[in-house]
Amino acid sequence: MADVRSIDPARLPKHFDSAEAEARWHAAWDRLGLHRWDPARPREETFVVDTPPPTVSGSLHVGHVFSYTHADVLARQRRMRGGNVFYPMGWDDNGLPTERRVQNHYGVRCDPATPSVAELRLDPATDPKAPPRLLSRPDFIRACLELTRRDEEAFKSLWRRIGLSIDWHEEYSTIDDRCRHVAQASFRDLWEKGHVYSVEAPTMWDVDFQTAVAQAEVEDRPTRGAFHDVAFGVEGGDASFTIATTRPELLPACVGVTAHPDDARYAPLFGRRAITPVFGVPVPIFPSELADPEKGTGILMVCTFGDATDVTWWREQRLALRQVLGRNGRFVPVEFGTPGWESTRAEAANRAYAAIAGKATGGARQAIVEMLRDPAHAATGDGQPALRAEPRPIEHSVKYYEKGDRPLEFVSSRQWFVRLLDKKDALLAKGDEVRWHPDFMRLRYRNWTENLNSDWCISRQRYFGVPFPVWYPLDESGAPRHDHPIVAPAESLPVDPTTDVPPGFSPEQRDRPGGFTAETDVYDTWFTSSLTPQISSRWSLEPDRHRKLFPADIRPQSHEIIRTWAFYTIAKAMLHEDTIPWHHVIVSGWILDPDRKKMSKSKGNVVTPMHLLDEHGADGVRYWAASARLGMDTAFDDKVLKVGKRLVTKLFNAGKFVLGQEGPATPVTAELDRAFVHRLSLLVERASASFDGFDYAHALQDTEAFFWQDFTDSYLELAKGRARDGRDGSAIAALRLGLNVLLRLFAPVLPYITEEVWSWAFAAETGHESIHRAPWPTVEELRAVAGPADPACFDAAVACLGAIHKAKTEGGVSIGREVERLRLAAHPDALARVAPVLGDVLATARVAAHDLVPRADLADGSFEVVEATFAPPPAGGKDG
RNA sequence: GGUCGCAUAGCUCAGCUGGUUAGAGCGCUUGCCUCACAUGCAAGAGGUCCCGUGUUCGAGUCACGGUGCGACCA
Repeated sequence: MADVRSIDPARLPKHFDSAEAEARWHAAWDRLGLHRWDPARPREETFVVDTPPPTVSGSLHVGHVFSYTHADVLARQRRMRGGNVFYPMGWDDNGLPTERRVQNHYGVRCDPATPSVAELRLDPATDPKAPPRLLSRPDFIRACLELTRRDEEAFKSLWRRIGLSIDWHEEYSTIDDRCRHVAQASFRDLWEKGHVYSVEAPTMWDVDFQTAVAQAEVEDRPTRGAFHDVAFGVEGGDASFTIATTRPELLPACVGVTAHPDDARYAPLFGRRAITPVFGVPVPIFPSELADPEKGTGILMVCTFGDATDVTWWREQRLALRQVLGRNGRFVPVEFGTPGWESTRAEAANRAYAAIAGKATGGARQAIVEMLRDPAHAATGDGQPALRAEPRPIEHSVKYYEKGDRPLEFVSSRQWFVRLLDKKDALLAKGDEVRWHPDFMRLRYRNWTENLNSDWCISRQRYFGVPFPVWYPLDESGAPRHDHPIVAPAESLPVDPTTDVPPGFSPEQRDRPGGFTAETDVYDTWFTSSLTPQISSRWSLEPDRHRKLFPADIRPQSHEIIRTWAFYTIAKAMLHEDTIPWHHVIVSGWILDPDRKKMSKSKGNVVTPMHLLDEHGADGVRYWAASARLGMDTAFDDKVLKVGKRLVTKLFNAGKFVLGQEGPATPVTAELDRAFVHRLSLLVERASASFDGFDYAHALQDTEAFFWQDFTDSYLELAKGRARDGRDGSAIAALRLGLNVLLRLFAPVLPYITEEVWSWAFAAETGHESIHRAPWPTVEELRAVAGPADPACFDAAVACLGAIHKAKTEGGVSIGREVERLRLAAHPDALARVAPVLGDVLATARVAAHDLVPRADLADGSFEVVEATFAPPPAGGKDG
């Protein structure tokens, strides 16, 4: 019988060089086209990953490695199960983060009025304080494209280094033409179905970025403020009352006063008009359930616009609109005494307002408070100043744009919206059709959807983004007809309305009365990235392909973007095709620093991944990532990385030993070998079940424990002698089978070391050139080995060997020392159980002579060395 | 304020549908170069399973109420 293939361990390096192996296997995998999706295979065999497109302008950190590895482990396992894995990668490059990075990197600002430069050359900014260089819109966009391309390369090289099995033929960026096409087709579809509308309305506005933002991008931040008690007069009498406000600077924008209808203190005032101090403006006093009698003085002023409730009151009570804050967050010039700005003391009001015009909110607040301290500005006529007490500091929640530094303002402007508020129930139902892992994450989605309070604002007054495919006709006076937008025809997409011309018009008619004008806003980034499954499937472009790839199977992401990415993607799939975008959402936790604080650039506690890869190898880093269960936030711990690296080394060495044994290729017949294979099949069963539930972490944990304890520490030691000295075919075959199966179980997590060891012999032996295309182990394939007479003989052998080891350790001799005589005691049942494998145990322990003592008083399963005589240490030994 | 998650050895975590002396790895102590591996092997120390009440023959596990930490939503 021919010997099995083997390797010469002496020709292998002493240590596994991970960096060298990583580069080598990359090249091999590319050559084999290992990660290519096969469009010819049917949908049932396809496993579609809807990969998160990272924001490339952000910094690389271990959080990326963490969650992307989770998805990759699942993709690799599916590929081994025969799945035709579709695993694309996109880059989310458009939007504010990129603009901000370009602005800072080059020291530039976009100014649409600036002319373009013929040959633009930009160098990184050296002086952060220098005034920014102004760039035309096309030049600025070009700078954004250029820088994002470089950022994408940095991400891509990290992705490759950590071994993400992405099909790089399916790469996209959310600004490219195909994404523009899909995003604009999405808009068209929503337009035709009546799901989008544009309206001039108060919208949450960031005064620094000068753009509208959507509810999903808003966060509450605890902010220090102060209640200011301000006395108002009442028209036609000397009554007065005191409101409490945190925003006294909005006094000139006051349009009403309200208190709770049941509040007896203020009931007599309802229906009358209040007179504001300083500006002398008469405003209606009305009851409202929304006023909280417990808060402040229980009565408050309504302004244009202090917060979201002001907007509600403005709408419901049809109050006046007094927009004092401009888009840049500064007070715009207004004139009291003109229509809409009635005042009982217009002249004084205008003098007062002159002091705050042009100021930002902070400066204006100080100025107003000073005026309120002056009795001359009071509206009460009692000689007291309007400010009735010193401001009382409080801490309250204030809405900020998540990327912004100053509180959001409500500014009235024209914006496009996607109508969602009327579809909450349907959105909730769709969320329940999706399987969430872990399941409790569905509550995040529910919570968010139930609390949705505004339609989705999708227009941004920015530059680097996907444009709306929209123009407006201009009437004879040159005013745009916003109620009659021209939406680009489907066949013309993608379009840039600032350079393309709508059907029926000529280029000369741009911005001319009777002609047309472009919509210059761009989409909210999420409007495009909510289409990642459709971008990959090429919805609106290739219907056959779309059918094969949509809905996707899994959507990996982290939990803080459930309200944005997951929510919007579910909304889009529902609005376009009344379906869910994917069957499963796989939610990764966060990486926290060792003090359990979230890693963030501003805290300076971010761990960058490259040096980790150099130090522990990609497999070591992947091991760390795959050790964390889905949804669980994990403190960064380089101890786990070290454990991963050690596992890699152990696999290398175990592979070296097993494949270094030469012998005949015979079936597995020995009882111990069969018991081992049986045990292995239980592991395969468990690990496969874990993977079925996307629980890679438990699969890894079980496999690792088995590999280390059952395989290398126990079985390999017990079978070593027969394999090495006896060229025993059964032992060699079982060892090779064990290694073969364990390598495959580890392959999704540790792609490099498993491929390396696989290549030594199994690649040629099985015909699967790469382990990553080898079949995932099954219980069926292990049934080829006959089951053991008694599976429990394995545990008995381990316990028995353990007892002898213990005696050696306690005797202070090495494990390898020969035992001349051994008396071993155990329960008669245990002795019977160990009998068929006792030869292996005694050989491993190097026992020359022994006798057995049945003792019914010992617990079944435990072995005890009654007496042992150790041979003298071999000559030349260190302890001799 | 509402919702959710977490709380087990010094550290990081596993303990499934409740069942005998609660596990792993790291760290620590001791011993051992045994011809795959000292990035190793063996032995060992180390735990009021956050607190309280309840259900049960039996609770780390289930229920309720707290406490602490974190997140999400207001």
